[in-house]
Amino acid sequence: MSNRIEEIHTRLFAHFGPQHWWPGETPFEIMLGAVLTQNTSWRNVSMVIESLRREGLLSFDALEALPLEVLAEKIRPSGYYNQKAKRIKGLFAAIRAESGDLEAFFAQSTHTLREKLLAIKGIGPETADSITLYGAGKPVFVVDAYTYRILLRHDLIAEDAGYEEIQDLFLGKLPTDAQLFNEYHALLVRLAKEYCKKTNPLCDGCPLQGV
DNA sequence: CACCAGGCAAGTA
DNA sequence: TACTTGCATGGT
Repeated sequence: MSNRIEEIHTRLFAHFGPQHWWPGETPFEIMLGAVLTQNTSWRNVSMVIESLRREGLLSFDALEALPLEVLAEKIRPSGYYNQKAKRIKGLFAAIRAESGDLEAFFAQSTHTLREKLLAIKGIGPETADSITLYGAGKPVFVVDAYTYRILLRHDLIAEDAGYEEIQDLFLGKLPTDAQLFNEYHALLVRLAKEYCKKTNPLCDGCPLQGV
């Protein structure tokens, strides 16, 4: 195998198979979920998404029309609800001002889209990249707490490694392919949830033993 | 009861 | 620049 980054993907794919990931049915839903899941379990986010769907509020136009205080109450189970309500409003406003609608906003180049997202208050690197990859379908690699933990355990990064540094590790050693980045990140999440838990540093049964 | 979960920005020195 | 703190819910 030519490098450990590819080796890890090969092993994970052989062990877990394709993940067909990001739990979300539309680009808008994925974008919303990306903000709601900041430092929050997907279980909590899912409660919010499903309740919004039941109420017919799961669309750009519907959520945009809600007053800030009402939006905050609607997303309450996802935690940090006052902060996230403001972030969602800011995101919507930036998209309207920049492109008018979500489809046009997502039609920008990968780099431009990422930069436009990062300029929005409340959208940091992970959220921007999640939206860019899973929402817009463009090839960026998403780095999250799981990615960091797994790479650290396998001594592929330093403890103080920054976001871009970790991202460049993947971008530099893999072909630029949105489908590949999508699956790879999903596989890392799967691995972390099943084997590489914060409280289980020994990683018993981990399919990456010896990599 | 303590700790965790697919972050981010603002405040402090 | 480098570190610390606030934000908040639901599950285990």
